[in-house]
Amino acid sequence: MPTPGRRRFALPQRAPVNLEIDFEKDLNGQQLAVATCGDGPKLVIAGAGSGKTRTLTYRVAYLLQRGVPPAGILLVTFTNKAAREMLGRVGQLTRLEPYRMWGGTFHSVGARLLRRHAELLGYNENFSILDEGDQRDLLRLCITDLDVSVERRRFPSPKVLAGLFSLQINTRQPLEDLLAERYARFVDWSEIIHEIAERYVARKRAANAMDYDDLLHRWLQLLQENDEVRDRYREQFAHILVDEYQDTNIVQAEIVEAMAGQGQGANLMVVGDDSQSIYAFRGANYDNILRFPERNPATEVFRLETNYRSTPQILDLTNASIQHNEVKYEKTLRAERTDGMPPAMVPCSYPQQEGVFVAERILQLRDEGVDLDEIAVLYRAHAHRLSVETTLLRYDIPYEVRGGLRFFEQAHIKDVVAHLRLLDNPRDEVAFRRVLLLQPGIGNVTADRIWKAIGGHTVDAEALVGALDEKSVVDLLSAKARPGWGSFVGTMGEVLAARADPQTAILSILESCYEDYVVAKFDNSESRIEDLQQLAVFAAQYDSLHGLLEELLLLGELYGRDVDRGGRRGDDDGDSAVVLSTIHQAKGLEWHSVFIIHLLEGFFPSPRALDEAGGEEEERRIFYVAMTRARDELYLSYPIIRPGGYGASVVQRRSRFLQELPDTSYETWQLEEEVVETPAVATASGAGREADTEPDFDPNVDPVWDDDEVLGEPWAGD
DNA sequence: TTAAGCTTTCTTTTT
DNA sequence: GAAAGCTTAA
Repeated sequence: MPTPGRRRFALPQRAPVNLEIDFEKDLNGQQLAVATCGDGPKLVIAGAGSGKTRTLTYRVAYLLQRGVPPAGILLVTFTNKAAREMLGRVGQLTRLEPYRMWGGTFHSVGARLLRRHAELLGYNENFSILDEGDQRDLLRLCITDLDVSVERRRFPSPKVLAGLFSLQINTRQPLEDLLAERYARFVDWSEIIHEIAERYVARKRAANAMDYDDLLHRWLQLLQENDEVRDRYREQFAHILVDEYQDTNIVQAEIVEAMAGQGQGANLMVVGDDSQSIYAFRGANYDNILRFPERNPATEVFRLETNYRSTPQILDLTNASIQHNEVKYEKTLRAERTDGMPPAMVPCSYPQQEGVFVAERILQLRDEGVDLDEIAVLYRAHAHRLSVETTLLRYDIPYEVRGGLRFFEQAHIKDVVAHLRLLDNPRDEVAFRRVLLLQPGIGNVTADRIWKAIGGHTVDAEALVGALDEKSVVDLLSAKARPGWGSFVGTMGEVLAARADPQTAILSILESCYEDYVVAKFDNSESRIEDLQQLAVFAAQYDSLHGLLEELLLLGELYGRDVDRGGRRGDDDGDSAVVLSTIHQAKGLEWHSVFIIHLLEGFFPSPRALDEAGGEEEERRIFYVAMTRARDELYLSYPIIRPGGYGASVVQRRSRFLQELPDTSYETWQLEEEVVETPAVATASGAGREADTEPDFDPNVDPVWDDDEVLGEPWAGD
């Protein structure tokens, strides 16, 4: 009997024949022009709430309909969530599985590409990705290595160095310039800093690891140094679409330009709103969007100027605010919706009162039928949320905090994941040391000795675990360190055995040593162990360590949600909860009602940002982003007295961004404190509420202050 | 050499 | 008001 041979069966990528999409009906004139435009570079200036996502989705559908294969489209968005959402919507619209499309953040697309071609850059395809914590750990090693002289008191911390190196890459500024401009106090250290930078790069390479910045600039390097690779992707990606272009940096701009090629054939469509550019601090370059037409000569510019989101009242206010910025594309956002209520300006006397106002108003809104999911409280910096958070807790209003420590960045998660990482990439020095230091009796010195003896040589997990067993290592150890070493070797053996099943792998780490460690080290050990069990459950959907790691580091929108969830879970509200979020994290989202709190001079704009060129304008854009999240109701509040840093209270002026608004564009709400016998809401915690939580504050003092009267007035402690 | 305890330094925003 | 880093004791 002849042995069966091979048969090739081609799966052609057919263009969908008839999608039955009525572009003209579904889109307005401006949107339609974008969705159906021809080839060449395009810049789309899309105002807030102008249906940008919708337009992009239809653009992709249009391309597919025109016969562009899914694999020929690259869609780069700011978050993975946005990418998934858009691909999902394209799928619905076209009734096709757009899974062959490439979509994601710059970092995730970069990682995917770099893994394919890692060897061209001297890496292995299983390179580790270092987050900021890992980056700091590695930098610290480089610093100790150099044995920086005794007067190291003023030497920049790993965190500062990381920021410096990151800016160096993302803004293309030489170290000297950056040092002179922003870190003048470290100029004397310039030489050593250079050396640390070199060592850091070398050590990353030795560890087969890339940090977030590497994913961008090595990607660009790959395209620049390998014409074949570049041409291959130029050919593959006939259309490149970039969302949120206002937040890209120089490296990212060059990447898309290199991928797209130059001139007429370069089908590069970038979409963004210059007024929403809020990431300059990490190297985003406002010029990318302003100068796109210059860099790409044949550019056609489109505008989306009809706002479908907000009431005319909110829009007037936001337009009035952004009007104070000089550098921008001129555009006029027209309101589509009918009249609503004027935005509210709410002066509060002290932070707790601001919290009470927000909470009381939220309860009213809920009574009016607004779902808690439709309400958000936004703030400039994370710390500003506290007064509101405590009040919501007290009022028993369910809320969800967005941001803060990401799930993955919590120490206990990183500890466990470091085990997996080490097996995925045995050269990963950061992971190796991290895991070793968990063991009792093993500290920096011993870890160092072990790493020098056996670290970094093996490329493959079995070989690594094999090497651990060698007698020569045990001889290096003090008696004190031996039990810890034994435990480490045992754990790694178990994890190796279970590596095809990440869930089992994680559980075995917990059982064999980490659970004990958590109990001994953290006082909130229960909740941490719970987290880890959740991680194990989450890991069950992956069949390789590698897949899980990639998800955690690059795709993870995973935050410690359940952990951060405060208040009682709503009974009748289901899981509905008010969102507390920084403005940056609220980008791209919208709510029925939005509270922007802590609008104080000295906080918003952030004083640090004001030192930078263009800082005030960037801060105003942040304010603009915050206000434009609101569909129907917008509340701008601020406490006039805030607790000073170390005990004393200070009187503060309201933010300049509020002062500059025309007073016809908002309504001022004057808070009056009433003495109420029964709490407005009957809740479990309500009884104790009045008694122990109201601060010492003279109720006879008029809570509404006039700015000029109080400016500069000292306020002695509380 | 480790680990606890004490001091010091922050706090802008995050893929 | 916390986390990181340094000092000191075991």
